Amino acid sequence: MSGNQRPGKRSETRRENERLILEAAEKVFAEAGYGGATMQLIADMAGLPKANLHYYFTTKEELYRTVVARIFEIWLHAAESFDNAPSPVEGIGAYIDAKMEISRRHPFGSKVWASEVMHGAPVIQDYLETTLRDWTDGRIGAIQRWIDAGLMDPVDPRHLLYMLWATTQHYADFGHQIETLNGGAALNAAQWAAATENVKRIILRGIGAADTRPDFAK
Amino acid sequence: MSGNQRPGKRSETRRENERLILEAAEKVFAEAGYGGATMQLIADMAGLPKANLHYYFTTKEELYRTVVARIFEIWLHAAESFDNAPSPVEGIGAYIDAKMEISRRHPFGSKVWASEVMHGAPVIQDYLETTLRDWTDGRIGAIQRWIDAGLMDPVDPRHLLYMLWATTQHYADFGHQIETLNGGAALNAAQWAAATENVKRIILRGIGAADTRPDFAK
DNA sequence: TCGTTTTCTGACCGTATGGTCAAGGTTGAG
DNA sequence: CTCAACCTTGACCATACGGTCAGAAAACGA
Repeated sequence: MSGNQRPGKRSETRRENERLILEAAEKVFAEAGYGGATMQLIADMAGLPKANLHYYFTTKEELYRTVVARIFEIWLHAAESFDNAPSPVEGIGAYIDAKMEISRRHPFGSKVWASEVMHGAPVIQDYLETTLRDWTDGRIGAIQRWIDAGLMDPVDPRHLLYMLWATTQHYADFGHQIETLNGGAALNAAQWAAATENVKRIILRGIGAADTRPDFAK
Repeated sequence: MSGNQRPGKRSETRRENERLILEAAEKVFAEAGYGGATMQLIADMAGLPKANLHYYFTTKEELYRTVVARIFEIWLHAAESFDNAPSPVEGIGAYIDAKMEISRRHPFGSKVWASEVMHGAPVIQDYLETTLRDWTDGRIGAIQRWIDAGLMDPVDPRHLLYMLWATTQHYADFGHQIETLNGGAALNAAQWAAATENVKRIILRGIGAADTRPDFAK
């Protein structure tokens, strides 16, 4: 028991401070954009002096890259919901659930990602061309197999994926607009559930994958 | 006939330069964000000296406000497609057509709008609370009437609108990602048409508004 | 306690940016 | 031609920003 299995005060401090900084940075980058964000603002939000940020992250760009990489990890994790599903209802349904949950729990991350892509993906272009492309191709194959098996209509799998991304991420990226149209209040739990159900219902029915009962049976 | 019906060289110069500046500004704001955009960059892109920009637009913020206002005008115009439609297929179909066309022809404007909303709408909050809210409420009423008339399924009209916005604007805002997944090339005319058809098909079928023939009749 | 490593931070620096200004150029009416 | 209104622009300024650094402070092992 003599080994220091505990992280030790040293590295624990580092971990904790990096967490503080990354959390603050994610928020500031999301709300002000890369160009509008300042190290001072991030430092204030993290409750640390500016020079301390440069101790943990040499440059603003390195800090930004780390933030974006973290977001991509979350995205990849959600993407797994798609796998090993026997049918579109399960696979796409679970994927919508997962992505709506991310929009709800990580709105800042979603905005940073959107901003990054909108500005031409200067930092994560390689991710797009490798990981994202591979994942997309794989999912297109899975959807095509569902189509071939008659489990859903012959829609273009690629555009279906875009639709899934668009609809779910919209609730994070345009959250402010949605809040405003909701009387200035954030969506509550019931409203989030309703939103998720609506997305699932329209898309699954739209691709002919919903339950096959005709309307009058509902 | 003695009146100077022609704009005159004076105001024509003004109009032309303002157009040049606004066009360049829209592009730069879209690609770099408000914070990342510089007056120098906009000036270079417009082919004018920086000081000239400040002659026509006193501050960067005023220039930005003007850009955003112009985009909102375009948006409002497209919104008219919704009106006077007898059924969801015509109304929503035309709206999707119009919004997809905007995404194609004004991708920079769409990105500026997205960026503005993502950052909390510091400039157009009043638009959101007045014009947009009124328009939304009106459309919700129209959709509800279609539902009551049995022309479509009883989906939540509000979330349906969000879905329409999300799916169409996605093709502009995330155009870079789509291009990358398209092998690095922009969508061609056929691909744009396919995208539009897919969106219309899935959504209209998803809300039970597509033609009522059963699958086997297709 | 001592020496080493890691963490912290105020003060500082070079640069880029938004914005100003004064002087000069251009245009069109009378 | 003359004059006033409008347009153009290089040079300039104050500020804010990303980044640096020296040295203090804290943590740790021996």
